[in-house]
Amino acid sequence: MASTTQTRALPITTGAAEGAACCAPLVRDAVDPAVAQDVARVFKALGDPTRVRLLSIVAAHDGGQACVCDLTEPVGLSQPTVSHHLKILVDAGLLAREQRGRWAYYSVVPGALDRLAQALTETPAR
Amino acid sequence: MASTTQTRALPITTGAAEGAACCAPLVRDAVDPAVAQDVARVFKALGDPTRVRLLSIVAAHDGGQACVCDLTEPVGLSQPTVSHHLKILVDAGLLAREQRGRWAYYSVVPGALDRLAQALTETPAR
DNA sequence: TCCATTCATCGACGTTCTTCGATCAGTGAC
DNA sequence: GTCACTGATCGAAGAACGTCGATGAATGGA
Repeated sequence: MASTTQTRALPITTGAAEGAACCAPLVRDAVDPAVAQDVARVFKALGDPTRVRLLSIVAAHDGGQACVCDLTEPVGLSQPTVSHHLKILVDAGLLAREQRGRWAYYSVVPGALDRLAQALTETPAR
Repeated sequence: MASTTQTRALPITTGAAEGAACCAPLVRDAVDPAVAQDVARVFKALGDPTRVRLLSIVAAHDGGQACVCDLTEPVGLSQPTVSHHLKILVDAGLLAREQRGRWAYYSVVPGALDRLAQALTETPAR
């Protein structure tokens, strides 16, 4: 239910250093399960081609804003389906929704993708 | 079918500038559907909490390598399930697999997360 | 006041995903 | 050669997801 979408770095503290595996020991703590679920929710929102395109189309619009009627045609899906995908992107903290008269304008949340990218690059891949 | 996993930047050329929407015009081309599908496949691989944890646990191991027997206990899932998730991460280009004797060692592909992060940050969010 | 427009929600349908136990292939020790 | 061990593959069961048409709420114009 939380509208946070923190997207912290992957190798966060957990204190689950319960070692003794068969091959190689842990040199640092892995990501906490709760954090993993939080991170995965954002990635899952981007795990659908339609939503990647929607995010891109919104960003490509003038002013960085677009209403639903701008988005149904490019993706070739029905209006309820597009509305459903937009809700998922909003819940993930990637898009912001602003009602203005009869229209609902969607815009990319500033810094949301940067924070996600930071969570990726801060993972020690070595 | 391509085993590439390119993860190029989101706002790639497409030439689909077919304007005339009701609200705001496009100021640049959106992402190509084929590229969106390619990008979404990598994000979908990270869209499961178990796979985020697996990636983190592999990275947290000494030498950046871990075998399957190191991974089943921390995530609390059966060996076939863990092997299934690892295959998805390998297919997404995030993990590399190396057979050494009886053991299969998995390691994070260097630069894979960086490229993914770059694909994110190159999206014009404004 | 009435109607058209915009968009969210609901219920349903088919597909995909996650997980498991069972099984099989490959490796190394005896 | 035989056996134990590691890990991938194979169906199957249940849950989750993507999509649609139908419907409802809210807004603005005639």
